[in-house]
Amino acid sequence: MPDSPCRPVPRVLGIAVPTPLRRLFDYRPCKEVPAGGWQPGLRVQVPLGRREVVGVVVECRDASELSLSRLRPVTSCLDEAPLPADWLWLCRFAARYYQHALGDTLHQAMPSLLRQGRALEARTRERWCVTAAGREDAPPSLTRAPRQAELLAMLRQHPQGMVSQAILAQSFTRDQLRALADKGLVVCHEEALAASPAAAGCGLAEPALPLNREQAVALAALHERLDGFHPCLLHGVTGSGKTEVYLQLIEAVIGRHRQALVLVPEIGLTPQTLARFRRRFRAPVVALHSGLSDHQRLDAWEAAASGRAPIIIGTRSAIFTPLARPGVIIVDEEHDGSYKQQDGLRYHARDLAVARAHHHRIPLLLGSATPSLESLQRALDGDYRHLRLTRRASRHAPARLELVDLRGRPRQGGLVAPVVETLRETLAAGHQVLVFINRRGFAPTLACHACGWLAECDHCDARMTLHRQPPLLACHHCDRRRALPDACPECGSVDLRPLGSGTERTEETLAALFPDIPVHRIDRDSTRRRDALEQMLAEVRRGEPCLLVGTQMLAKGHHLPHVTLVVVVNADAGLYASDFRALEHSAQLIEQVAGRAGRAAHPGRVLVQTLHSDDPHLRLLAEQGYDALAGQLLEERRAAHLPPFRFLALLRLEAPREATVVALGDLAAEALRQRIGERSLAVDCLGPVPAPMERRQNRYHLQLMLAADRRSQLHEAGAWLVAWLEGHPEARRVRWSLDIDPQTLA
DNA sequence: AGCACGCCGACT
DNA sequence: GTCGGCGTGCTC
Repeated sequence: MPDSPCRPVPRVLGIAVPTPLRRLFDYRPCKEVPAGGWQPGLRVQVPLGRREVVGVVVECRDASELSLSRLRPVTSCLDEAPLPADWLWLCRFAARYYQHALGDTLHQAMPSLLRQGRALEARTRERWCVTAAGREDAPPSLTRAPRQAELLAMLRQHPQGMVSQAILAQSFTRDQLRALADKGLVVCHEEALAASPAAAGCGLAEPALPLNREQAVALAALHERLDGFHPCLLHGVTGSGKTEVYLQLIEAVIGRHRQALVLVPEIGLTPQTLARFRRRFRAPVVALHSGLSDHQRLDAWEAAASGRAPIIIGTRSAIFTPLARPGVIIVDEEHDGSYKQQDGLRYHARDLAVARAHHHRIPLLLGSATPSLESLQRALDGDYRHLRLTRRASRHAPARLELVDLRGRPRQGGLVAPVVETLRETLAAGHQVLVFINRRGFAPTLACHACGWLAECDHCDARMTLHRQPPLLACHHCDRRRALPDACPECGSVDLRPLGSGTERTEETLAALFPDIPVHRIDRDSTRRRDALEQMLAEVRRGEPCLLVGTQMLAKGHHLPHVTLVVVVNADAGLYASDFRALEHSAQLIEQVAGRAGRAAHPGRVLVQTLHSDDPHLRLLAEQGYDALAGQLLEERRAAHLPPFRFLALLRLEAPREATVVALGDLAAEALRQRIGERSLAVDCLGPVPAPMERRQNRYHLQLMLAADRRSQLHEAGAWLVAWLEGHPEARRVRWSLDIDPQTLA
């Protein structure tokens, strides 16, 4: 791979272009040579077919498989300096590991403005100040422009001026600014963003919290190993103060003028989390989340790449942020499913974090109260240092789970009478209650009591969920919605009844049972509006008795100090599912919700309703906790030859017609098995079998599973399969993707 | 993925 | 007679 030694002007440039094709395209360099010579990482504009696209130079060579005369020249080079080498390395690693097209990988890993060919220069920003004329009061020209008058008034409060971003955040517009500038009342200066990270200062703004013995031991262990690749699992029960360990580790890292990259789950990057980081450090904290504009995203990227930003915190995709001076990578709640991208480049941010930390030779900290079995096994094997935090900050031991048998008992809104009674007592004592139910909507489906008809989606093999606000039937697997039928479409009976309970129904039942107590429902539907969740949580934190009803949105991360009772409405979802990870995920979720109970002054109780109160896994979780269950599950995985003791790749196939998918699936499996035989690979090929929900959005889904003890052999088989599919004409009518280390088999 | 070319149905 | 449906094929 002729990578670094680029002769002054190579004859051929191997360029990754944005297409799903898994190969480079060769071009000839253009006349103008970039300042630093041709190098990998330079963005170029190139002709591709009949259009012009932005590609990235990956190889500089003197020969091509095609004759040089057939190569088209690069149109222009877009960069003076190549994009960061660590970023390019990570993208190449990810493309290879996940068997994805490099062009596509690079494309999705760069900010959209870079994708569009915009320059990555030191960014500037606009600062608006009031002029001498603007300081005089009430210019008559503004009497009919109230917003401009307000804007002027606001700017008068800021003698040092305000940056555009802050002004626009107050819902003023650029037009209003421009109008004031035209009247000579305000003026705009371009200013360079601070060039040096040292300027920001790296001291603590808010003092560090005192550490307990375990935290201190963990932190000391981390401090000893700030140089070199040192992966570490910080395995600490909820409330044991993992975040404080992160913060003090980061302090040490930025004290050495290095950068910290912190990954958090999708719902973990709450304003509170961010505020806690920002309060602690005087250094700027750059947050990468879905709410950023293209400009802000590019700014953040540049700030990280230049080293201007010492602390970068973000969700899954933030793993692709370049770092000038990498010092540590922290993955909070490392077991969380949101780290796995479920389409396109199906990467796992935690796994890329491991690869990246290894490449940079820096420490890696994986934190969780409920570690994934993958990470736990590596800690047990000694590949990761295993640091434990067993003590909670509050003096109360973690609440034990109390199993409540659902069998033969009537339920209201999903809850049995003894649970309702405990709820009543808790509220009477002035505390808050959290009711966890992992189903949004009013009821999982609508049923006809006369003939047994169930409301099913026309496009999926799934029942439609009954909603009340607004009243309709919705399929949670596609976008389909239907009006509520007045009568059964099969038999005409009007005896249609909701079957089971979702968050809306439980909310309704609780509101009826406890008319004087506010009930807050927290799920995707109730928090669709921006800030709705934060407003609701702020209300809850005031501490008045209330009922919280919610899905896993409530289970993760939020600090709810006044909740002393947690109710899990139904623990059975993961117990007998076909997906081998269902039990692990279910246990993690229950343990996470249980962790919401009793974090402050009062001890907590956790009631877990189940139809299977004698299920051995559930009992183990209830009686001995997550770690004991995880140990047991690891033994079962080992016996069953499943991850983390074996490696998997899943080929997913889908097409509108079942016959098309099945035909290709059979062909691919046959071809692959033959290849496995020829190469004597120890790879099992299972299937093809229909996916768990065969029909989704009116498309048929099929899958082929590859399993191997050795990654290299799995990789070889996968690479061959992908190449076979790319070259096979039948495959063009089927959408397919290879999922390396699939997290779910659905 | 885009984007063309290409060959068959309902509209001005 | 054209606009347009998506099948097939290619992109250095």
